[in-house]
Amino acid sequence: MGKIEKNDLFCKALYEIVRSIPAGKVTTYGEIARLLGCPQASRLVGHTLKCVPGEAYLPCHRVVNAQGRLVPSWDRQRVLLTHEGVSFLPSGKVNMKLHLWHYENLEDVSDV
DNA sequence: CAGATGACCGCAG
DNA sequence: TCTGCGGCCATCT
Repeated sequence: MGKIEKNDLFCKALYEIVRSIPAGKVTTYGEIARLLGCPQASRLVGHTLKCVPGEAYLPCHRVVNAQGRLVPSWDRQRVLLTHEGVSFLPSGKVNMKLHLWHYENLEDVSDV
């Protein structure tokens, strides 16, 4: 069960940010944690996403660690990212240089 | 309360 | 590149 309900603020902001991640893009736990105002809560982000139900429509598969490494014990993540057009390095890591996305106000998203 | 664990981060060898 | 160490926060035992 998600006992993180206590940090619903954390969850809520986390939901909003993760939900704002466009397809083909990825972000890191630390970056999200920083946006939440807790640059050290990187672990909490991962711990929270783990607890997030699939019905939340949260593209948590677009969230990777700062090294561009994918989540262990979750091979499906690579498939999902690949399906969205995310490219990987020969090392099995995500090409952060191309897909590293950072939260914006999205006021004028005139891209694509 | 103390110790161990984890979808982490950065640095050093 | 891989491994080890310390640090951060929350949860579990």
